[in-house]
Amino acid sequence: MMDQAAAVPALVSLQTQFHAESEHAAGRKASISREDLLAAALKLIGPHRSVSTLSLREVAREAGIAPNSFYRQFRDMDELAVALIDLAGLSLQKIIDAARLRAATDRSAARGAVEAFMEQLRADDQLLHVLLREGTAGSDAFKHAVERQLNFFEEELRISLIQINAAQGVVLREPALVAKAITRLVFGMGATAMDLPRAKDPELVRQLTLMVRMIIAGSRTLAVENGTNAA
Amino acid sequence: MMDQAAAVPALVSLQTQFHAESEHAAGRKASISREDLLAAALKLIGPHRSVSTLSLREVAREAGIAPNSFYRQFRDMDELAVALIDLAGLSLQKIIDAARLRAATDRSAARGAVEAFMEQLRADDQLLHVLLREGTAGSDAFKHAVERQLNFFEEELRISLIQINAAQGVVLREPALVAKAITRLVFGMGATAMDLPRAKDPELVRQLTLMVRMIIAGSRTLAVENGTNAA
DNA sequence: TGTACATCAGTGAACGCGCGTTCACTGATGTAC
DNA sequence: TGTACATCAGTGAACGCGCGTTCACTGATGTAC
Repeated sequence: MMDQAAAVPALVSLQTQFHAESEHAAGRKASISREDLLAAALKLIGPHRSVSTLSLREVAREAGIAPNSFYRQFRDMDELAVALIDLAGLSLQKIIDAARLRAATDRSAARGAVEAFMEQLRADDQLLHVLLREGTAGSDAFKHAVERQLNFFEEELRISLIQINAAQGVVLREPALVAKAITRLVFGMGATAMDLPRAKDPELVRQLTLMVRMIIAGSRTLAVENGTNAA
Repeated sequence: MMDQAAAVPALVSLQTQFHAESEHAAGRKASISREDLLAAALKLIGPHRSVSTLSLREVAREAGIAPNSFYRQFRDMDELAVALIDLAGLSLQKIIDAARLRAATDRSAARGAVEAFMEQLRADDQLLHVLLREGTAGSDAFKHAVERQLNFFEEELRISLIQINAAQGVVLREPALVAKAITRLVFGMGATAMDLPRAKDPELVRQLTLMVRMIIAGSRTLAVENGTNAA
């Protein structure tokens, strides 16, 4: 948990906030918490609703509070959206942890990672949906929050890629690029996969695993020509 | 133009609509056209605005017509959004045409295709933005329209991949999967690239080209083990 | 060619609604003595 | 322990606004004769 915190400043600040809040609550009981509002927003997000289409009043209604009580927790919906994205980072951390655990035992690290991803995608919390459902629209703060999470995932993936390849005696060229390609591909595929029936999950895992393997295998093949012949 | 029309039913129907309309207009002059409204909507789309956040009144205002005149052209904003997506298919067709043209002469088909993509991304018409800016939210009709365009692009890419590989004496395994991986990756990267300064375009082209090459190279390497060892 | 008529694209006014935000408030909770 | 007080999380009412949608209309255009 410590290296997780170290790796993701956003999560740290979020968790710190939560911690400070519960300490505060210990002395003063707050019947409305930020988490209540975040949970209410999550409940409202579905196949046809993204965070940016939620209204402040809708979220307040879902949370069972007066509209203006919302302001005790967040400046506006945009701030809630950013908090939600940061929270979704926890889901990414779970994927990473699960993938690393499986990489140690499974035959295929790629398949284990893809399965871990799909499991989070199908998790009850819907947290991953928040990251995938939105487009590239919204406030700068929101876009930066999304970008921060993607970069965090990429970085963790890059580290794992280097470790796995080193263990196999291979030096990976441009691991950052490989990590970025895999991340964007998996998230892009995941965005459309959200709306598919779960019956198709196995086929999706097969496809994604193969795609990820292609990228990794390709990065090894191209390693030599890369350095000099990129242009 | 004929095979383009044959490949994209959506575009055909759109073009047919336009054709029928201009014939009608020849006898009756319509001072407001669907194109005017589509153009107005495109003007309003920017870094912080996606189609789904536009209001009917905003579009009407931008087009210089009364709000209710909107209904003469579209049932609602959702129908306009679908028309806009179909229109964006023209941008995809341009990418495909340009990429095929370059593939015949350039050293690297991958690089040529990526450059063609970036040029459309930076084109004045902003058409490609419509496809990339949206998330996976919106009405079913809208999501299906987006999916239709992505599938069209994948299919064209698949055909080109087979041709290019055949010319090099290689048989590509799972070309549909390769096409899908490249499509989702490029569109995912493009979605974040939209907001980057153009100065970074060359670096982005380099990265994307390399990523695409990795996928293709990887697909050749993995071709043997695929068939039997997928699970 | 000229005139009377039908069509229908585009309009202006109006509606009810949900929105974000504000204000002064209330009443439960914790603190000081 | 008991009481008076300060704090402040949560409230109810109200605001002005932009929205989608409706209605009856108008006036330019094309057609019939």
